[in-house]
Amino acid sequence: MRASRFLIATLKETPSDAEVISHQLMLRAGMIRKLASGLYTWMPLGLRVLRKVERIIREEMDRSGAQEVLMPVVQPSELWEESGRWQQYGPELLRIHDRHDRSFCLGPTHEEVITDLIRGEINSYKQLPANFYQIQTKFRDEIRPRFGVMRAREFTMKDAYSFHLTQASLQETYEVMHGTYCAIFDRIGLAYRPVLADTGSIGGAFSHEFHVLADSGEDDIVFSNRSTYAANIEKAEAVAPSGDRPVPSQEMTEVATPGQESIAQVAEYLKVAPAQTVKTLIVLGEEPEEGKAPLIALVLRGDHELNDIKAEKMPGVASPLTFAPEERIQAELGVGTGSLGPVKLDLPILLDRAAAHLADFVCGANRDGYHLTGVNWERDLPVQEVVDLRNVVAGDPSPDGEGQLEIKRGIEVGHIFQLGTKYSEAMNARVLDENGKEKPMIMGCYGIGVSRVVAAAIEQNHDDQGIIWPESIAPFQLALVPINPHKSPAVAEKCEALYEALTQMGIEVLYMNEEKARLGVMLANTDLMGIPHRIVVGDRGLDKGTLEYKGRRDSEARDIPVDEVLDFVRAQLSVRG
RNA sequence: CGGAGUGUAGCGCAGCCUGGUAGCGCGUCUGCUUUGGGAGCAGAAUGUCGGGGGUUCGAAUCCCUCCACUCCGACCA
Repeated sequence: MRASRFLIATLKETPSDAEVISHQLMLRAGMIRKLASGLYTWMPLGLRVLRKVERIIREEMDRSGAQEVLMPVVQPSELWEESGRWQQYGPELLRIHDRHDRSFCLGPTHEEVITDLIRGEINSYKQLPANFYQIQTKFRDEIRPRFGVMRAREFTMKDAYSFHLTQASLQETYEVMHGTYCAIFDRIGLAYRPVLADTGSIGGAFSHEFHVLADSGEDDIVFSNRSTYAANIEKAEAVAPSGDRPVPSQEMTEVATPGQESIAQVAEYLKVAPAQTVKTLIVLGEEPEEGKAPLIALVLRGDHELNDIKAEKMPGVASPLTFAPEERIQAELGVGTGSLGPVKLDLPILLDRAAAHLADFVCGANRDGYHLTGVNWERDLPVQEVVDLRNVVAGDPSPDGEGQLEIKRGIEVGHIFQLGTKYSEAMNARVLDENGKEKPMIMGCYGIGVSRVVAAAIEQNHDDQGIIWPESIAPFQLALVPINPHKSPAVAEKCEALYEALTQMGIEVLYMNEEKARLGVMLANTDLMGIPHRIVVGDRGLDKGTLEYKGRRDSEARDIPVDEVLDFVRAQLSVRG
């Protein structure tokens, strides 16, 4: 590609509304432009990268035996009413009406459409298993789009849906998909981890997320330093402390703690470690038929953090998890949130495992401005139910018993689910089995955020000069930079010849052939755009019979004899590609 | 939706408090000089100051209202 015919839309300054590095660099390199909140145009440079990611995904999906389809973005409401999600899905589902006032939505995902399709096309167990995928635009009306294409409203996703007669068959395809995803992210060249995940609103039994490791990630992922255990923090089990609870050694005493409300304040005031205190959170229970939701107390160690997902899955606890309003606590319990405690608290109490293991702990006295010290379970108050409520922290034992947990930030780029029969039952997608009996198909679903992968790759691969593309998804493999070709016929001729030769070799070259372009500008641009290989051709070198080569990650350029350059480039590309 | 903020040239920003000729840097265009890592000089073009309403002799500036965007929180395959 000649730069003179290619839109190079680089920016020197960082647009002010870009927070994360990938968003900044995608704007600065001229890959994307914003149309409106959460809506982006892919410019020529960006689209080349997106297409490369798509190609790798497509090749690996095809290799796995999946078949490609393409379903509509606009979907009729009837299907969503059939699955029950027209009501379930919140405002994230963008609902629209056509000229006849019929209801449609922009597809945030395609379970309904594929299930509708397959129930009409597949009737026999002999046609199973089958796996269908598409690479499509999705629309989710995110509450808060941010980070550019990382969390956009409109984005490109690869989604696949598999259909099975038996759970064993689903398990088999699930494992194939797990392997396919690993192959995809390996080929792209990202540092990633498959982790155990919560299944979220899509439902289903079993699920893994694929995370690209990056400090800017929005998820905490947890893994063992000694085994292969890895999980989203939402899912990671906090195991009970080992050994017996220490025996009580103090008397329960009420102490005044004027103005001390937070755990940090109370711990500091009483000179105890936050880990020796207990915090009491009041949440709403599931509502009875009519009337007010009951209150439920959650008790955790002071230094621990509540895991919302775990809490809302507890029987009796309202989902989504909702904290009780301050006024209700004040009115019904007669105390503010700063002095709440489990002693003589007339509510059902769910007690976290770690908090249950404490002896001689500090908690609120249920009297404003007072706390209790030297409190002990069983002796001073009954233990009702001990459960896992907290987020794990670094250093916790791994749930598989091997090693300790570490926590890193991750960007979720893929998610695989075992859906079971949720959609096939709701939508009546059945096949006849060997005995002529109708059975609902068992389903799996498998997503990759294609556009998010592009951003994640940048988060993981950049430096002060700009993007550093992995070879596999670089928009161009090599930049060819002439110095003053308008003054030096030798330079101009050599570059033209090289451009022809390299292109003949099947190498994607960006030839910076713009007249009178300054060297510094061209180099800054090719660095910013992240092109992995660069050749600079100038008079000085040609006089010595050399060209200058530099890999994007190299600190120094090196001189290559002119007549060896094609072999040299071939070798560089095959070594690194 | 709650909290906080921003909207002035393609991009980054100043001007607003204290009303009176619309500004700076980068980019763009022209010419000359330069050219081995984001050039220099000279000149030029570019604005419904987010929209609407109001106050005023006069509004980018003050008031009301609507809109868009950003950040923090809740949400999320």
